Amino acid sequence: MQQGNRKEQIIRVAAKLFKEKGYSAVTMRDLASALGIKAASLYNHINSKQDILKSIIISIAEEFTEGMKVIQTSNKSCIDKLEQIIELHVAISSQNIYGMASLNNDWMHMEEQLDYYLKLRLDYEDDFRNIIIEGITSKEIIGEKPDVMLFSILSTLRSLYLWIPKKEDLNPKELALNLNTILIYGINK
Amino acid sequence: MQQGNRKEQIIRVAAKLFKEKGYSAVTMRDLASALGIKAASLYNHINSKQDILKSIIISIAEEFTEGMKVIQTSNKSCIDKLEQIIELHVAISSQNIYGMASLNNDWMHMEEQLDYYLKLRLDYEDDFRNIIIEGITSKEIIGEKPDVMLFSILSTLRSLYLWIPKKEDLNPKELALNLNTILIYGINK
DNA sequence: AAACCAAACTAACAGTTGTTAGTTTTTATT
DNA sequence: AATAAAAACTAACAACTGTTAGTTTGGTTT
Repeated sequence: MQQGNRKEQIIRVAAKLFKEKGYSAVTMRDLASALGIKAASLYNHINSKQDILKSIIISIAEEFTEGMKVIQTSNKSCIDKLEQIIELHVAISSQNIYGMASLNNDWMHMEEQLDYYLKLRLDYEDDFRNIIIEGITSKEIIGEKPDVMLFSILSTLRSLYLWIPKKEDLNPKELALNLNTILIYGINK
Repeated sequence: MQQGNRKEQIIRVAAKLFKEKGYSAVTMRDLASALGIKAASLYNHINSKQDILKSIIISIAEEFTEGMKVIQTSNKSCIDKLEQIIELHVAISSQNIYGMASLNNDWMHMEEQLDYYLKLRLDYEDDFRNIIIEGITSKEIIGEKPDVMLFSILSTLRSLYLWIPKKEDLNPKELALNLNTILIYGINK
């Protein structure tokens, strides 16, 4: 056990498998054999397959929620807040590549905690949208389509987990800076 | 049968279910009951579950490939080519909301045709990247990170299927125009 | 009326699923 | 060395999986 207890290790390996095949296609026997044990042994550490998924998704979703609250209450310009949001996504995605896949693709397989997750996500999007609207109102930002802006920026940020692994020598700070330039200032000369 | 034959109807309904739960979580009994028949009856029309997935994904992937070839060989500026790519994604995504979900999330469950799909996708990304690089070279586009630009724009375009359904009164032409403004020119004042 | 055929059905298969119960082995503590 | 606790094991379960075989239904053509 390199770090953390066995339960955390199981969740980490599960997240990796979930990213490769999706939650439904990963069996408890797959997970066990990736850990070098039998499926039944998993249940000494975890309650259920669903519980693993819940742990992965909820912990990341709450990280985003907490990050957004800090950004929201900071007295910065809207452009600066957007930059902070980009940094938040880069930071969380870099440190949780596998978990981000479940967050994006497997959330619908949670059962008890589904409503809670959906509320966190909706609130996050609302906070994000309000920052954009505020920026338009104060004329920091141009354009009259906050929803399209939100969709565009958030789509890019939510896909980070797919691209970060391909760039091995990646400096998160630098990536955040590059993304900030492209997302805020565009690519036109 | 409202339109098309039964096989096409089965594939259409399957795509819808795949979008909601993912390929692996949809059983042939789920699909059958969505069509008001028994699972065994499906096999009068289709060969296998995997074959349904293949039909959904390959047809859309080939649409993108063909669209890219047309754009590539047109004698337009790079900025205009990018605009055409955006229009291509909006058009295909609007007309195939459910299939786009499988294309994005379930491609790894294809078996025989997986390599073919991966080649189409890689070629598409290469063509896209070359258009961006060409634009940088000819100084139509600013910025020295074509990969980050490609990632950012393509992430947005690949997520369209998630957002289009939320906007009922959506004019594809208008959406393409808005996206073009935001993706090319950014949001900064 | 007879024959035909597409498309539904029932029944079943062999394999896989998440999970439990009970047992043995390993590790840590006294 | 003895004991307690943690973590592995085997065996099995009931339900579900994609799919096949063989049969029945209902509409269309001869």
